[in-house]
Amino acid sequence: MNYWLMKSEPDVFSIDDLKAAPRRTTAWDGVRNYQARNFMRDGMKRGDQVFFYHSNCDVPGIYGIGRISAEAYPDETAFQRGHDHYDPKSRRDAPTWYVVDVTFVRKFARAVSLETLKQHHADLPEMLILRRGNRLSVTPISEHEWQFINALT
DNA sequence: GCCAACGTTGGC
DNA sequence: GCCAACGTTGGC
Repeated sequence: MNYWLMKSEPDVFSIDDLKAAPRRTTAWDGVRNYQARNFMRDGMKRGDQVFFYHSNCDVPGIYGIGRISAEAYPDETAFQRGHDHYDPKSRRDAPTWYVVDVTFVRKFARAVSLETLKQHHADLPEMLILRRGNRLSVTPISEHEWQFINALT
């Protein structure tokens, strides 16, 4: 099993929205970065666990956990003319962009804020989210990082 | 709202 | 292939 971190702006889609979604599951659409897509399409397997990160908000950080409930399939929003995420270069016979399904597992009693993660930088030296200027919305998480951060909650 | 960092685009 | 211009991300 692998571990991941996925960012979402809570004003757009929060962990509470995931919990409230039908079957507590959503298609993680709108990823339009090749590196992030490759992690989703080539790396994510059913059962992988995911830190749900809130970005662009008052207290950025990890708010809970989800799991991958369906492996990659084409992102329908890329085919929809007029959609915010429409991309004419993605075609049904040769999709450029993919989604995975993410299912709610639990919300942390207390979020692990970015500030807290930074305070533990020495214990999380490889963590991509702590790298200066890193904007990737999907990043791998090591077993050590997964255990360490869970122990903070 | 600001702005640094980054990815993409397109002219050459 | 280079690189300036541009758009986006996301912390602050």
